[in-house]
This record gives sequence, C-alpha cells and structure tokens, in this order.
Amino acid sequence: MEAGLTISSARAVASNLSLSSKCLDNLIAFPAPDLRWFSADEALFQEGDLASTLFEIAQGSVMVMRLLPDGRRQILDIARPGRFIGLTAGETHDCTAIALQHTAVHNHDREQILTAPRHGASIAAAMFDEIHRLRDLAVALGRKTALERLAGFLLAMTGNDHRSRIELFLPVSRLEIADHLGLAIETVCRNFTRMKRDGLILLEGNHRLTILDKEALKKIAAGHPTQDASKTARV
Amino acid sequence: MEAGLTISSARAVASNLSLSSKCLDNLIAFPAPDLRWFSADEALFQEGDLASTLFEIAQGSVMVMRLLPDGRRQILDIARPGRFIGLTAGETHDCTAIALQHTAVHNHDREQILTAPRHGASIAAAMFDEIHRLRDLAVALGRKTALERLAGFLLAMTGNDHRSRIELFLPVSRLEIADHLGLAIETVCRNFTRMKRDGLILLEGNHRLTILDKEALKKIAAGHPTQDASKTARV
DNA sequence: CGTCACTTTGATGACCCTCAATACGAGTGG
DNA sequence: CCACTCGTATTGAGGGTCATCAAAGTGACG
Repeated sequence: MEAGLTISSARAVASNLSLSSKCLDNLIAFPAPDLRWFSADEALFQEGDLASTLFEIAQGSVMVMRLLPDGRRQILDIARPGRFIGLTAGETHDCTAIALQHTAVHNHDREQILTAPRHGASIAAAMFDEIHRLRDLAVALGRKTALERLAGFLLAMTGNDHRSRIELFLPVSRLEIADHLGLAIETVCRNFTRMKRDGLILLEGNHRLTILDKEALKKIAAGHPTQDASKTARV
Repeated sequence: MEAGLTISSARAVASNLSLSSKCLDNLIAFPAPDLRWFSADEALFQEGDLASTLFEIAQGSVMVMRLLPDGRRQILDIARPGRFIGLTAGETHDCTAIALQHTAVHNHDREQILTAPRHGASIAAAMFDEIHRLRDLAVALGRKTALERLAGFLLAMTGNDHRSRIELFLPVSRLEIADHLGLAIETVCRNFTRMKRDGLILLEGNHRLTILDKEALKKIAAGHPTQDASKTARV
C-alpha cells in the first residue's frame, strides 16, 4: 500500500454500527449464504480478479475504488450493510473493493444468483441503484462545486433518516472523502470548516459529525443558485 | 430550450451512420418491436417521466443528461446503435434522453422485457455495461486532466476499431463534449488544438476528426505519467 | 454577401491544488 | 501523569489548471 493511502487503525474505534433492517430481510431472502469477515483495509477483491462471487455486506462498510497508474485514486462507492458489491460486466472486476472497518459479508455464487429467478430480481434492483448512484456521482464530479459535493456526500451518508438534526458516523477519513469527491483533502477540510462556521454542521472528532440543518444542505447539494453566506456575512 | 444549449441543424448533415451488426442481431433476438423515429433535439424521455418503455437505438445517436437548477448540464452518455436507453431504478426516469440526429429506436415494454428470461439476460448485460461506463466516466471526471478526458472520449467514440488511423464522425458539438467531460467549451477546443499540434489527430470540420496515433491517445487517457510534449517542444 | 450558430484564440480571473507549518488525538513508554 | 511519537486534520500562502469574458474566425444557408 502506498504511503499516501495509509489508513489508520482508528477505524476499529466504532465498528459496531447498526445492522440495517434491509440486511435482515436479505438474510431471509437468501438462505444460508457463506459468511466471511474482513478486517479494516483488507481487500474483498482487486481490479483484475476473477469475478466469481457477489458480496452482500452484512456489517461494517466497504469502499469501491479505482487507481490510476500514477497513484491518483477515485473512490466510486462507500457501501453500508444491505448493499451488493462486485457487480461487473466481464469475467474480471473493473475496480477494487476494500473493507473500511471490520466487516462481515455474505458470499453469493455469481452464476447461481444471476440465473435464479427470485434472486435475480433483487440483483436487478441493486444494479439499478448502482446506476442511479453513479449518475449522481458523475453529475457531482463533473458539474458541482466542492461545497455542493460535500453537502451531497453528507446527505448520502444519512440514508433515509428524515430528522433535521442527525448524528453521523463517518467510516472514512478526510482523504477518502476527498478521493470520493474528486477533491484535495485540504479542500474537504476547508469546506467542512465553512459549513461549521455557517451553522450547518458540528464537527466532533474525525469520524463524528452532526447535521444541524438538513434542508440547507439539500439546497446546497441540489445546486441551487444560493446567495453565498460568506459574501453576505462580510457586508 | 435554453439559449446556451441550442443545438444546430448541422446534425442532420451526416445522419446516415452505419447500422451496427450488433443492432441487426438484436432485431432477431427481439422480434417485431415497435420502431419509432425521433428528429434531432427531440426528447425520447425527460427526467421525471414515467419509465414504462425501454429504448433500443437502431440508428442515429442519443445523449443522456441531467440538468442542475441553474442550467449546468452533465451529459452522462452518448449512445450509438445497439445500445439500450432508459434503464432506471424507480418508476420515473432520473435523467433526460435527447436524440442527437434523426434517430430510430425500438420500443420495448419495460415490465415485459425485464421478466422475459431470454431478454432479461441481454438487459442484464446492458446494465453491466452501463455501470462500467459510468465508472470510467466518474474516474475521468474526478481524477483526470482535461487532456486525458478528451483522449478517453475520442477512444470511446472509436468503439472496437483496432486500426491505428481512424476517421471519426462526432455526433456532438464542442459544447456537448464539454458538458460530457465536465469542462468548458474553450478547454475542449484548446486541447483539440494541442492534440492536432502534437500530431495525434486531424481536425476536418466540426464533426469530422481523424485519429493519427491511437496508441499515444491510449497512454494519455490511461493517466500515465507522460513527459509533456508541450514542455519538451519549447526547449 | 449578410446572417447566424458554432468554433477558435486570447486575456484575465477564480477555484481548487500544492506545499508548508501547525494543531489535534490516540497510543506508548518513561 | 506527562512527555513523546505518529498519523491525521486544520489552516495559511502561493501557484496552476481550467473557467469566464471578449473578440475574431469559419462555414452553412438564404
């Protein structure tokens, strides 16, 4: 692993996240699959590996990423329990998946699950979701500002929580957020600081964050032509 | 349509592209689907529309895009004959599809084709391809330079043509290339000019282009730490 | 031959990256 | 308990790539 990509053991700090209800549903839908544990920073699969199994996250979190020859990294997905990992077109994986915490996954045989009619529907839904997420990401990376990307990222991390004030556990470091959003780590920091200054969030340690004004974040993330608070504040 | 997005009638100039063999295969695999024609700039569907039909491009080309409230645009896909359009997770479309030329599409009933076992496999393959393309796009938008993105775009336009010298028809304007690659139109122009200066391509009118050195483009697009020609040339 | 849309080129500026220094937090050992 | 260390996060200064603004060039079409 490269020096710049080193990930601390701080990750083990809070690996006991809630096991989502969606995941429990899948435990019933897919009876008795193999369960396997990965430790933090361990690879579920690497780009180029044979794609014979499909992983379903039971507990923990996983990042899916691609590396350029000179070390530039794009994190394509940060996946939580209930999600499928390893959907690919060809015989081999086109990206790498790394566990972010101590993570449990169900192994499904790829051929078997794709041909089984009942399971096929779940996989199809997972693929549609994947397409939708990647479209969102492409719009963010191609056309949104750093602040808008970060707001969208935080909202994505909240999942379906509808409260206005939300306490979040971030399974990723600033560097990983940066590599997910196509930014430099310093830009992530500066915009977190700005959100904090503007009363949108609270920062409580590197992996804890509280959203104070979800509606404001939504407006920013949507790319609305908002009157910039930093400008009005200086009048 | 917005002023900035106006698209010229120049598109009709060369709408007689080759009807790919893959498309002919599909004509056999999916017997007697409805055929429908769209004129240039006509929408196949808009973001928010009910997603009841799946479109298979028979002839022409289509762009899939999303708009932000203030007019920023991200073109997510530029699709040629043989490709499926309208794959979406929910009941409604999460993006807009516009014909780039006079374009013929086959209409497939969404429910019917997804449940039919034989057709389902083709759709699954199409979805995998879509995921793969979107990952490539995200890596480009998030972590590649303007020159690298443009090189990758040109290679994607060549399809499976293995020759070194390739004459291309570009179904899109400079503005559309820019909105696909997350750049400004001027940046696209400048980098085309640079490629031309470096002997990588020829520019022959706004929609015609010849690739002279495909291998060099591949190296650039892959993100290899290349010795910059613009620097060495000035010594 | 004038208009119109698009493209190209140039000048300038903004946003974000890079480099650098400091701060913070957790773990370790004295 | 406190100094020390190490990795990460934050903040500041300066620079580069690309965006914006502006103007000229090109080609199609009436």
